[in-house]
Amino acid sequence: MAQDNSPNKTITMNQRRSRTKFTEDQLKILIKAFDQNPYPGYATKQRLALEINTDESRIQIWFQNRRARHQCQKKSEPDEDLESSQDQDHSEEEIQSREERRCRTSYTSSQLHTLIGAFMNNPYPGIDTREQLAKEIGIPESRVQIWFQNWRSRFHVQRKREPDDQDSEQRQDQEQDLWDERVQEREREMFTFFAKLIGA
Amino acid sequence: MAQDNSPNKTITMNQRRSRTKFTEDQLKILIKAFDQNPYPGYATKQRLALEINTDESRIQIWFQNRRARHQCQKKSEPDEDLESSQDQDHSEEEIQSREERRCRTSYTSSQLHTLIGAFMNNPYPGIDTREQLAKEIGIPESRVQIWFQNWRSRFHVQRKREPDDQDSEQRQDQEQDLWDERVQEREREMFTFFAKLIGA
DNA sequence: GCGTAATCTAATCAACT
DNA sequence: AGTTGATTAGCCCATTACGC
DNA sequence: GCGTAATCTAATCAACA
DNA sequence: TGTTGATTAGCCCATTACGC
Repeated sequence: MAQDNSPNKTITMNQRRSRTKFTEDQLKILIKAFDQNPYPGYATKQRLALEINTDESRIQIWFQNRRARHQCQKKSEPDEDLESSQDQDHSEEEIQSREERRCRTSYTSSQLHTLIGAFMNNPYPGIDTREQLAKEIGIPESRVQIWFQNWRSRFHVQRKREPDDQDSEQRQDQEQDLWDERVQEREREMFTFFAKLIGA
Repeated sequence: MAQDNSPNKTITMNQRRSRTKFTEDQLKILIKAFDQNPYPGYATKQRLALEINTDESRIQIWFQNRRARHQCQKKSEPDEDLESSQDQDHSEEEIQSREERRCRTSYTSSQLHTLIGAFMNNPYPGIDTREQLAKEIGIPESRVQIWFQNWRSRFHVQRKREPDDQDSEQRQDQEQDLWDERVQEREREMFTFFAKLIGA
């Protein structure tokens, strides 16, 4: 993948979070918890985080990856937890009804102001920038990361596709492309507007 | 004349500009100018405005209405301005190559800030509000009016359609409606965003 | 070149006669 | 009710043409 | 109810063994 | 090179659900 060949990176520090290394003991605990319930709620994740001395967001990521990669061999044993298998399984009637999730975070105006400014500057902040922002506004870094994810999704900000000389499959979905073009146009308008507002 | 000495309406001010009444002499001059050239440039309109003691924007409106309503009998005479040899109008009349237009107005950030605030408050300001804004930022009222027109067009702000229970013609253009729906949604997002930015 | 002010048409609104 | 100045939209977002 | 934080999946990237 | 944590998009814009 082509990193953006932006002329001057200056302060980009687009590094990612350093890879977490779990010990055998930690993994044992995680796997056990996973087998009991692959969809732990916030309380459970928090408890696990405390138990193995890491951050709750790492637990979250670990469970996501585990679900994606080891969902095949589940049912090791139905476990006595007869009914709590709450993945969106076969039975439609079995609604999710997951465990309780993390309480919704509320952002103040000034916090949003800071985040928005950073977002306009770079919608893809690296770990350092995120930590910086988190400290600056007094919000856990994991929330900052989630906020950026949501906002990118919300405003359809996407990393620059390289030209992709292979135009073989470009033929279909011309309408889709046209629609995207329109959206992109509006995005540009929006950002121009924002810049002006902030500058004013 | 056009200058309204109307009693102050305090704050309602969704009123429109008071109707201008041209005298016979004024009309004679205007009609003569119109017959010579139904598309006067800024200089000509300014000269006329001075001559009949009114504002250039009223001249503009008068010519627009006249063109729309008396276009039948034009070309009374081709005018001696034979130099219309720009010849871009290879096929049709001399539609192109109008006279020089008004110089483009530049707005400062603070002026834009004021206008934007007013726009968010009400995209359809009446004459009083426009005059107020004009005085506040030191810009002719006619420019303020044009700015609002352009911005409404730009952001697709439309006056609320009354329910229009007659859904007879709703059948066609379903795609169009869908598209509009999407646009409206984005507009709402934008304005929410703006409000937040300003509040922050 | 792009952003956007200026300009235009067709239609409608609305004040005045 | 007709005339005419004022206002508005402009339907994958009116068109044109300048200033920066 | 709406706005939007939280959550999820599938895919990909990338560090490390 | 495989494993696995980290990151990302989510294609008329992922889904869910909770706070205000």
